Amino acid sequence: MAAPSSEAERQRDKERTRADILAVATREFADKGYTGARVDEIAARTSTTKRMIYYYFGGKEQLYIAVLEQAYSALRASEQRLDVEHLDPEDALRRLAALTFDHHEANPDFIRLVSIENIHRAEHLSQSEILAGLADPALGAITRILERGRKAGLFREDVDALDVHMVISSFCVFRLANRHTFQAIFGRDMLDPGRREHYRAMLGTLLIEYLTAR
Amino acid sequence: MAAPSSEAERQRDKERTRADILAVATREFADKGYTGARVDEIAARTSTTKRMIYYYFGGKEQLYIAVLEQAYSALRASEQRLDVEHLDPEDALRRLAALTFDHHEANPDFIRLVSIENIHRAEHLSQSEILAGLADPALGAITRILERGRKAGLFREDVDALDVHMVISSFCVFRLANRHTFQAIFGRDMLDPGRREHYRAMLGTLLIEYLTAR
DNA sequence: CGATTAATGTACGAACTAGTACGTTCACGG
DNA sequence: CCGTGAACGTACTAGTTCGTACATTAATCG
Repeated sequence: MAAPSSEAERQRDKERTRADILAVATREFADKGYTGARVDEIAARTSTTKRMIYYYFGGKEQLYIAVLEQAYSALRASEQRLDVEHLDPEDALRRLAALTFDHHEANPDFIRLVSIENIHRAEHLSQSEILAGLADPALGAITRILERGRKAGLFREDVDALDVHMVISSFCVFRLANRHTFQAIFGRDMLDPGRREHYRAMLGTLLIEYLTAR
Repeated sequence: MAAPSSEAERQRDKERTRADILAVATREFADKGYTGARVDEIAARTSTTKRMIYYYFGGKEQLYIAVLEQAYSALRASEQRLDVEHLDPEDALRRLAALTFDHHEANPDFIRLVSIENIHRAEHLSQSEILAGLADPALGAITRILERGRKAGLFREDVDALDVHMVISSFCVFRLANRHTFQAIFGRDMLDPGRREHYRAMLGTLLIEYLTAR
């Protein structure tokens, strides 16, 4: 039994402990918000103790920043895999919008973290050296699609990639982020599976009709 | 000096004290969130004491619910004043979208309260007997515009008033609610006065092009 | 004008919460 | 196989925060 180094039976594992804390913290922060989250609660749901949170991360705020960094990095990684360059501009945009739609729906915790961070005026996000100013891969894709569409004389000229990204994001984010008050007031669940396809297609058409308007 | 009843020189004034607390609480909750808001802080900025918060509202949670009720009521009152029935369907919708756009921009605190309430899964909003299920006047207006537009053969049939309301809201809400992370990541301030008219017009065109698509 | 009640102010407590001092155990190199 | 430092656990503290007991003052009505 020389070196169990990278094996699973290790009892002390820096990486494992860190990852465990981070995963639990992500759920707690997304669930309760930054102020509402409890360090003791995170520790309790971890297989380790509160001492380790301070040992590895330094404090509640730094742990929260680490959670944000990991969440954004995961999103970027997933976006980098989207491949729409081979499609014609219209289909490419429809595809990209649908993928964003799916991605948001599959990651409600991320949306909640973004909402929470906005309530705090992005003061933690701005502190992160990793994230501040790190460009979004989706934006590059939109830029290239718009360029191709304009060259082909299909798309209007008075909108840039960020504008398009904003329309897509607002639609997808609103559907998840404001679901609860919307449901409470209008009685409609925007996440109802029966209406999913309607909304998914609607976003694509909304964009295309706007961009290709006479 | 018989009865100074409804005069301003009164020292003890139920209405005045209540309204004062509510106004200060609105700012504190919108600023810090429900969990982040401090009852002592609200009391300190009031012209009265913490004792009065408990005397008039009962507790932190009930005060927060009262804040929500007042904020929503103010919105409804303002929406009820919008008059677009005399315009043709296209102009009416453009007008309504622009007014919603303006209204959101003018009430950032309300947007923040809604975001905060959604983080809490609308658990407080649902508790309010006044608000739960109270319909939005804007929705009635949209319903009538769509009806007229369809009768005139202008608008598509596969969208209802709530869908349209959702597109308008998501655009206007996102611009304010997600301003900070958007700014931190993309470096663009969605509230920049120089881009205001662009966005305002964009929303109207987005809706019309979609609704009038061939 | 005296008494009753509504409205207000002060001081305090019990529970919670982020963070830490201090002690312990395990892995690994020599 | 032993010493050293990294990884981990326990118990505690200082400060905060919601809520309340108790005292007090102003309005109102008979």
